[in-house]
Amino acid sequence: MGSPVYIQIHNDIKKAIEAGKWSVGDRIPSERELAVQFHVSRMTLRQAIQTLVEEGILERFVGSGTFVANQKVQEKMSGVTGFTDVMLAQGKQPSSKTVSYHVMSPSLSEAEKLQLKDGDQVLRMERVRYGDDVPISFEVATIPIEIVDGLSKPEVTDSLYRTLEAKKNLIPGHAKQMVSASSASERIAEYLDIKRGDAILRLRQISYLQDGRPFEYVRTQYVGERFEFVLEK
Amino acid sequence: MGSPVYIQIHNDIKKAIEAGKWSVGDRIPSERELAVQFHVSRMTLRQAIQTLVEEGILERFVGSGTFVANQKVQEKMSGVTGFTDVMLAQGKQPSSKTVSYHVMSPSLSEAEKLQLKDGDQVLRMERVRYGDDVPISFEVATIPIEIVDGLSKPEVTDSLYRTLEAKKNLIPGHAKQMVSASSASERIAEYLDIKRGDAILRLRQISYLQDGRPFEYVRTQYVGERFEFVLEK
DNA sequence: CTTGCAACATGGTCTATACCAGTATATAAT
DNA sequence: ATTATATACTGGTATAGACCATGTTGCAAG
Repeated sequence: MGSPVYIQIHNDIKKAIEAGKWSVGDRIPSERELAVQFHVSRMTLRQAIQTLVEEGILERFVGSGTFVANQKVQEKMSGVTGFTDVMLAQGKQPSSKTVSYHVMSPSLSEAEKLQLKDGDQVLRMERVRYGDDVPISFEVATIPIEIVDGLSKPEVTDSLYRTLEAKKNLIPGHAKQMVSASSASERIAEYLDIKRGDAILRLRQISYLQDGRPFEYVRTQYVGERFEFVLEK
Repeated sequence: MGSPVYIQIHNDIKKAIEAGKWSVGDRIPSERELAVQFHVSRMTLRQAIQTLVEEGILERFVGSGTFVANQKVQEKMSGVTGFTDVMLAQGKQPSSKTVSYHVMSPSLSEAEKLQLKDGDQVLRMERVRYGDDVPISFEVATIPIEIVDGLSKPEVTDSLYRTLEAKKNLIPGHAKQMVSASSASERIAEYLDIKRGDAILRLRQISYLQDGRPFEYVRTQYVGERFEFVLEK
């Protein structure tokens, strides 16, 4: 009802893709064409596309066009980050849903954290993690594209650390974590089945290889009421 | 050189903040004003602001303005250090107010965490901690009475760790920490100068001596917006 | 056939303007 | 002094155009 036009267009395009109007890899009409179809200005339509790009549903390439990106859901998750172990130790069944999974240009923040050069691409994936089917956390993981080059999607989502060591001889060294607390945004609240403003435990982690190169930047938002972080030092 | 104008403005504003032109909490000029100052359109300037918001450097509020976001106090949890050292390392003036300080019988939870025998007494103190006179945390510390036996109140409240080592040759070994997030209660909100329901980072820590005996149980509630843990592992 | 190049299409950036929905503040009424 | 109310200001959204660098494509020259 009161939502902005570009959100409505966002939803329209999303539904059209889900309905099979365009398949993975297809090029959708140009921004100028779509702007005419939806009776909006090109800038407004770009905002709609932008949100879909951020969700990983679309990919944009200058000069070529906008394409439907690889998406869809996954099962199970890696145990290396500790999530699975933590859940199992508490007698809970861990699971996860991959919300998005695609290659894109990094944000300024990501480029800085991962020490990327201009033009470097990254793989960004968003996941919701569950314990006994109750949403526990929402995480955004960003990995330089050359790290996961040649790996399949299951290899990346299910057991990244094991695969990196086995296939590329890349061994994780240290990690830097930043923990803070904040409130849930509307979008995150929906994913985690909580109310907007509810307490969120935020964890940002930069993982480095043994040679000191950063290879993963993960931002996790845990439901405050359902999660506790235990450290021994 | 080749970077877009809004990236250049992004960097200009970032540097200005780092140079102290605006401090945390300050309102920066409105988008319309800045657009004039930088000789760009408001839409272009908005893109620059947008990137800074995504980095967490700025916050926007409709009707109010754009503000320099709270750069959180970072606690490096590499060693068992006290609040004072952490604040000094961040260049902030630490201070604290002791709300209560009593010898009493422990709660069940405290007795369990501190492995107390029946009838053992504890010293329990509640403190509000400040950095540059801004409330950072509210903490409840519980210590077995025999640990602090013979120590003066300032020795306990001001520099417990140093005093224990100097006077009793008790050296902290490891610690177990549990981190979670919740919302501020009415009472805590008042102490910390925030609103009820605001995000709280909860830390429960059990500190052990080198011989394995627990000697301190601390429950701390940090203001989510003003505090961040940093872990290196 | 291949090569080189020009024309075109595409997303990226930018302008100048407009209106809206919240917020803050000064002002008027009580 | 307190409470409404009007007004100015803020960021959020939207428009209609423009130019750019890059990618694609078709056509001409070899």
